[in-house]
Amino acid sequence: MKKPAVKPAEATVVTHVSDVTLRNFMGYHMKRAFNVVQTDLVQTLKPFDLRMLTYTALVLIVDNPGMRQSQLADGMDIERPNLVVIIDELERRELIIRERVPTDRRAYALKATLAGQQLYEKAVAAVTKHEALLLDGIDDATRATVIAALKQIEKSPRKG
Amino acid sequence: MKKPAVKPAEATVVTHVSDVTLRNFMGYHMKRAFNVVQTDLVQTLKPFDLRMLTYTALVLIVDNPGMRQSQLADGMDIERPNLVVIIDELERRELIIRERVPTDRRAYALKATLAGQQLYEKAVAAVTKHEALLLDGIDDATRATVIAALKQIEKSPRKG
DNA sequence: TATTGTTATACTCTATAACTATA
DNA sequence: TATAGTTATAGAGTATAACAATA
Repeated sequence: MKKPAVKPAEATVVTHVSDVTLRNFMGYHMKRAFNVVQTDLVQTLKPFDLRMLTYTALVLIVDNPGMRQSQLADGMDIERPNLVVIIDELERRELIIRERVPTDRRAYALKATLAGQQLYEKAVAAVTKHEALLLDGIDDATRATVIAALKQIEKSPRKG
Repeated sequence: MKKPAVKPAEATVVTHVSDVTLRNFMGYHMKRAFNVVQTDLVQTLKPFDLRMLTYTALVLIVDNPGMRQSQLADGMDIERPNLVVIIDELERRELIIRERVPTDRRAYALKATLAGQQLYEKAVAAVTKHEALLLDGIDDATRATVIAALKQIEKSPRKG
């Protein structure tokens, strides 16, 4: 990809920003698109006082009652230390409980409280609705293709 | 999406983590996939002492000699204040220069140095190669579909 | 020895308000 | 007044090392 030498010292005026080199760079588009989704999600979850991470944790715990923190960290694709404050927050708000596992006293079984399950219902409905708006204009087949591709990238050998 | 009540107090053992509620949640998959791409990119760019942000800035400056910082921030989809340290770093390493614009002495025209252009060539080649590995197994049509979808999400009304 | 959860810590990215110098 | 770039700052996400309790 040859670049012409920088023009002589007259005033160069850029009227339109070219992203030709980045145009096929998946990481670039993923970052930009994710920023949009993330910003929208923050707004959507604000009424429930949840962030993407606390929302994801709550959903996984409701769907998997009794799961361990290490399993949850794995499922959320974050490091164990970073999960602790998330669980702390959900527990403090009495949305989940940490229950000692009798058969392995190192571990906690995570379970949602009734309040946690109720918040889950409302938050999931809101997120589903908002995401539908965000993806409006992208047909179902395309969405499925995109999700399948993203899942494949997730599972890339470099990952783990 | 009804959930059965939490099971009685016997030890619940989770052997497989269900993400059924998150399965069609685009944000979830975008985050996970982006994390993989981002981690890979960090490694790819390490030999050049670049991060995703410094790489993106360098590429856009080489492609758009003379562009302003505000244009670059726009193109990178970040806030102007956050761009300053990025430009500082690239300038300190003599990969780009800030050139005062005679016709508007508030603004800088950003230009890559020869060293900047040379680093650009090498880094772009490395990123292209690495991304090809990461996307191996995803055919060209699917890639185009994914990028088109991501670009559409980028342009979502909530964004700009 | 290895694993679960934890603490402490550091780095990066993101977002906002307020300043300066120019226009 | 408004704009380009800047400073300061705060919040959030991510990553690693090291520890106590338990297996």
